Amino acid sequence: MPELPEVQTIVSDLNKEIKNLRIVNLWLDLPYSIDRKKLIGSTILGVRRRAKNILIDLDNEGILLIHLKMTGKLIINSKIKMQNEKFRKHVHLVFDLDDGRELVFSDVRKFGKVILDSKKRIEARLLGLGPEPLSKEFTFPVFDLAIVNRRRAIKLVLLDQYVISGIGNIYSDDILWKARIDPRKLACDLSLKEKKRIWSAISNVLSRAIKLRGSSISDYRDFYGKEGGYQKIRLVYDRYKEKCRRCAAMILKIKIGGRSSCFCPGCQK
DNA sequence: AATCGTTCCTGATAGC
DNA sequence: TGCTATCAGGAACGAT
Repeated sequence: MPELPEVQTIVSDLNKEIKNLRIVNLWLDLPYSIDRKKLIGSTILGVRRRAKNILIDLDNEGILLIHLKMTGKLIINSKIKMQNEKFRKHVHLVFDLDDGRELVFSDVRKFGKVILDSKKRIEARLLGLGPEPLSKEFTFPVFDLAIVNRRRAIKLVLLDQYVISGIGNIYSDDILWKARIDPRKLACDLSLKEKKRIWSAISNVLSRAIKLRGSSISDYRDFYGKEGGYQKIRLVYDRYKEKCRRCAAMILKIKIGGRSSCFCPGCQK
């Protein structure tokens, strides 16, 4: 499930690989909101990330917004990949580029979103999103203000893109383990010290994950089809019934607001 | 205004 | 072995 580190990895590689290329054709088999006439012939100026959205800036004042949701993948075409029947089955979009390669979007569960719209309208859609946790603007007071008085489990607050952007289920679990906080604890009940621990765990965990090119726990793959490395060193996510890396208690899995949540009952208070 | 539950979809796997 | 039920997940949406 692509979260900030996975999306950032893909965006960095897209910038290396497809910048300044022209889109010369489009194939799709799901009703994505893309006007062919506006897309074909446009040139890619660059690729950015906002929250978990991939934004491809085009030279015609348009932006292609791609949200991978759970199983969306963006892959640069390789003949080997496309000959693989299992992979081809879930390909729903193919952008032909003017260097002869193809930018391929596949999505097993079909939750992914791909929209072409004007710069103005795409940016308007993204307006309410919370601050970027790895930006300079994400100081402790900014974080504190975003979560203060919220009568919700801190786990759910961290997952809310309109509070802080980019964190999903894997990294919210790991952040709270690192900060030694029970995920069920209400945000409004956290002490200043606890909030500071969470704030510093956010940048620590996310930047470590970016260095390792994300987590391939279920089916995330990068732009080249390769796995990330964070899953090997993950702190608590999906370690249900295993021993805590810190206190050796058994990791529990519970539901919080419909989300599965792994934590250590021994050292997360 | 903030929070909660439901929904979309498919493949993997747990349980019988 | 083979079937069915459950689970996984982000975020839009409607209800409270």
